[in-house]
Amino acid sequence: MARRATQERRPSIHDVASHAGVSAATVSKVMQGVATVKPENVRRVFHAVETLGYRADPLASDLRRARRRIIGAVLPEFESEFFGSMVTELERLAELRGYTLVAASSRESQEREREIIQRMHDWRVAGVVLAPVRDETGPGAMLMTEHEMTGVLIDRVRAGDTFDSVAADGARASAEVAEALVEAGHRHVLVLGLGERAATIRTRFDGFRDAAMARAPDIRIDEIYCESDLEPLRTSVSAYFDRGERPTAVFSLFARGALVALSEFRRRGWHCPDDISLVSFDDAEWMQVAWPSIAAVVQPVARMAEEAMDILFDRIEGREGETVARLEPCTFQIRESVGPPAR
Amino acid sequence: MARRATQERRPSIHDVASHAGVSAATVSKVMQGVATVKPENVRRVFHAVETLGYRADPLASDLRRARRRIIGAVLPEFESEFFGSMVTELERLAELRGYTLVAASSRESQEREREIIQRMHDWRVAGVVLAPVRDETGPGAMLMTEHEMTGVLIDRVRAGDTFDSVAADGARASAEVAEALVEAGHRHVLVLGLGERAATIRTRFDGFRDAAMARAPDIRIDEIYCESDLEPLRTSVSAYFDRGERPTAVFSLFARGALVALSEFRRRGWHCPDDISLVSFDDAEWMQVAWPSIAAVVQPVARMAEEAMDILFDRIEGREGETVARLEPCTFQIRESVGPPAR
DNA sequence: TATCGCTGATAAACCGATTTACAATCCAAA
DNA sequence: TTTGGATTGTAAATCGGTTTATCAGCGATA
Repeated sequence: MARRATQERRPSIHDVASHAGVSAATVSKVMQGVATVKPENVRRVFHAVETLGYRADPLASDLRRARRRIIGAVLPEFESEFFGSMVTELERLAELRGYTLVAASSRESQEREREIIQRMHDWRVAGVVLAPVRDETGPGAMLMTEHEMTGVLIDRVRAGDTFDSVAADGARASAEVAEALVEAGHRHVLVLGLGERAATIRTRFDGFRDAAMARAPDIRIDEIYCESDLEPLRTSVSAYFDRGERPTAVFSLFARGALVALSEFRRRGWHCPDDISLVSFDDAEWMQVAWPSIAAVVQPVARMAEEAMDILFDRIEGREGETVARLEPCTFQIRESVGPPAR
Repeated sequence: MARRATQERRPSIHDVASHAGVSAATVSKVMQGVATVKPENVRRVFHAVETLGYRADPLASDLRRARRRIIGAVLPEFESEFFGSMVTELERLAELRGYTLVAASSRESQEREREIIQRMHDWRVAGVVLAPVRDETGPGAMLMTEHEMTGVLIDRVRAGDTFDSVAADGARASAEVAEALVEAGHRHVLVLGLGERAATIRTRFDGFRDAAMARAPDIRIDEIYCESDLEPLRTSVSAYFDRGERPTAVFSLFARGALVALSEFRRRGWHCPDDISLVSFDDAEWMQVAWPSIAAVVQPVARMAEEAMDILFDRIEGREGETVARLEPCTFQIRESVGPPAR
């Protein structure tokens, strides 16, 4: 019975107070380590906390402080290695500062992105890390501006002075890819993209095209895009090859596109890289052990997460200053899937 | 100035009340759709809500209700496809019921698992979905019992009457794998596992061994395990082959183990399946297009998430009843990586 | 006209914490 | 002995909502 009763309701700060024979205010002070409490009372409070198993309700305390120790993270998906490790890192960094990360997936939908930002606003989160579905002009970012929420945009952004942002230097890395392919002799490349209008995709493509054209003005670059769902891309790529197009290399602007390319190669019995070369933007664990191993641009996920959180907490803690737009360097990992074009 | 002032503090229910010329209690009733409010006042409240852009603070309201509309999800990691889609599904299902999912990663650490459950308890979440690092005897589950938290265990659990649980039928699926390998003529199999004592790993292994021994009592089964980090596994597997062991097939009890196996095959120039066969428990997107494509056990992620949430909300809404232990069937997807043993 | 019942609105208490303003106590200096 | 200042503790207000108890107003009935 006694046991049951204690479980019915969790002990509150008042229960601790009466158990220790002091006021709730004193308990609050002890919990926060304020020095102006007699050692004797500190002892009694701790003892009461111990026996009752008291733990403060963080939401109740945040309510009074008018400041939630919560960081919201909004990402397009959780299924990929990139965003998976991103959320792991963000969580770690938030906890390091005594905050809790609440992550939500926009599932590549701008409408959902908007709803989630709205929810984060309702929750009065201290700050938001947003990886937009498309870019900094999307509904999520707009809503953040409207509500004057403090937040940092990551990944799918163009540098600008509207938002603090952190992104991988996709242009530079894609230029490296272009240089490598041109160097190897390729003059006809098929580029695959996810979300034709996504900022990352545009940046990567532009970086690739500009560098390629600069080195080989006669190069031919074809483009095929899909929106979130992979099947249409597979169909388009298949149709493309079916009508006799024979690029000597494929550059996928996103990791899963490389899967589509690989499977289309296989369906046709083409060997990579002898018949056709393949490069992927964004590395994945399987690419190292695939046969052949797939050349890929590796993004500095942990570094991006760190930068984003550093900037975010600068703003949360009131440090003003110029809008910052970080661009983190990637590394191009050349692997077996790249060779000279077939003759 | 006016604009600034409105941004300084968000409108509260009292602001709406005074703007509409009614009391806060009335506003609260209108927001909750209670019928005992004069149409005229309903109109005025809605108008005030509109002009002020009022949105209720869900945490403040949860505080008074003594019931948080929050579901906690604790998973060992976010980086894999399995847990990535699991969290996506859980989030969707929680939102469907008007709850918010707060996901946290235990990063394969039992200590962290404990801390996170403690935090969920501090938050007074309505329910928890826990995928334990090891199994239902770990610190997370223990703490849940201690605090009498309502929750469902998923994935890494043995059936029992302590917790409601949902898991894939790993024993049955692994038995199928065993039958297929024995059928193909294999009599020496290397099994790779992650977390030697994890419930899933044990279940899968036992299912495999029992079925294999039943069909081919002379079969030889070797085991190599690692804990969370993949490198030690790679080292052990490499050493195993180096000392001349030549199993004709490898069965990895987890997806990433198949990567390790594949890369070791490649280092040695072994061709799969001509020189050695490979099967993975847990499918991944890349396995379909790998060369050769990798046979794998596909887990019903969406179904598991649904079952878990159904059970969880039954408990949250007070429906008592027998402890349930769901076992969801998997499908064994045979692909090119399985063939007869080399002679 | 007095009473009853019903509708609709509100003041006040409450959830679990923090913070402010003030009071009580004690010691040292005048 | 009184006064002043430093310590230490607490009652009460507060955060943004919900819920309860009460009350005013009004038409119908006796």
